[in-house]
Amino acid sequence: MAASETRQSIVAAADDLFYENGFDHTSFAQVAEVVGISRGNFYYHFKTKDEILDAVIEKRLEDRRTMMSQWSSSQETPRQRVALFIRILLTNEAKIKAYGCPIGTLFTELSKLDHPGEDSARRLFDLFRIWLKRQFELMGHTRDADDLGMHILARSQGVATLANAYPNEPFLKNEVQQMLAWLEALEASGNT
Amino acid sequence: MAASETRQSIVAAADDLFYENGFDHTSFAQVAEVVGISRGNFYYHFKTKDEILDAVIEKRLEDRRTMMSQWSSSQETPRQRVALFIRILLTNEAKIKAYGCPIGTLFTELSKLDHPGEDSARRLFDLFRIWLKRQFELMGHTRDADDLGMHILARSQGVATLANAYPNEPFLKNEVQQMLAWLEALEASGNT
DNA sequence: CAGATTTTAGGTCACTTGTCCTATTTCGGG
DNA sequence: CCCGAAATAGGACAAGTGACCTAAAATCTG
Repeated sequence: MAASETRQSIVAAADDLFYENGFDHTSFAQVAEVVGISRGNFYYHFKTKDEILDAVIEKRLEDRRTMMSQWSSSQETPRQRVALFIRILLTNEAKIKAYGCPIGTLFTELSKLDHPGEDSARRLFDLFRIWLKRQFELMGHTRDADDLGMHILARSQGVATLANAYPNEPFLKNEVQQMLAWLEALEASGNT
Repeated sequence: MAASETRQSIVAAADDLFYENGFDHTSFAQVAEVVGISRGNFYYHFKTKDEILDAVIEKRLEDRRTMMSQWSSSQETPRQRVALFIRILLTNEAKIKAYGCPIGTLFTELSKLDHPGEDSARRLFDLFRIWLKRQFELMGHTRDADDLGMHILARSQGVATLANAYPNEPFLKNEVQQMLAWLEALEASGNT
């Protein structure tokens, strides 16, 4: 198989395993087994574990970038786009209840490990933060656009964490509704 | 030294290390070194790593219980007590910015590790959840007391996560103010 | 088809981990 | 003071880890 394809398979498998079991707790052997290659071959594609982490973060950045592009083309108003962001919680409900937020949990882990990849992981937050800020600016909230973005980002994080702790409750759906209501009320009070 | 004192020292050191570096990433050797005892002695007090985890969670539960008792005796109204809960974020601002929420990050990690201690860790959430529910009931929000408790719990979690990601910003203080304002507005709309 | 390059497999290495054992030291009660 | 129990120290062990190496296989190129 071409090297790039194998590489993609590895990154995809590592992405899942890092999400489901954590970065530190995922071993070379596990990833190799999922991909169906030997540990030796693994080293041909990635020399260190940190290299895989970088590749996984890069993939996650790219995936989110394309997702946001689709949002931009499918939805007319910035409010509708922010609503799409909020609704990720519903779109990925099952996985979030099982493993939490892929961005938040990764950052939290790397932060605790004092891992150099912490900065790259923060860029995942930045991606949404800046995008959200832009949407709120377009909604007329130029002054506090960043605060609003951070606010909704934080709410999403908290909902993901507690939905992970209490998966068998309507909590997630309730909170999404509240966030959408908050967004609508915000629209009405726009033009700052 | 008496066994119980050494045991306490071990649990206290493990509590800190689990918080700062994570449970999985903290080794017997590290804890022993902090406490100043040998690895062999360690095994005399705790036979497995899971036993230490249980003891740490038990200690955290106990610490929070006493904290909430003090809140109950120092503050008259339930609203003031909930305000104290919200203000933990400010009280522990430095540690939260450095390591996140000790309860949330522990649960998240154990969840990812598929560790049996996940259930015990959830009881830490339960402790606050039930206490908050009671306060909202006392405020007259009998019908949606649990939802309100979960809401403020989730907000706190989200704020802690993002404060950890962006420690050099006024974000945490801003959000605490917003949560307190939310609480005050809620009081006005009470008597459900 | 033949040779060179890419890709893969499997084994080795040093290190760390949790667990466990045994010998020694410390300490409290008779 | 002395002895038995409590507490400690230090090492041993198997298992798993990331990292690394070399030889074989697969693939591509001329």
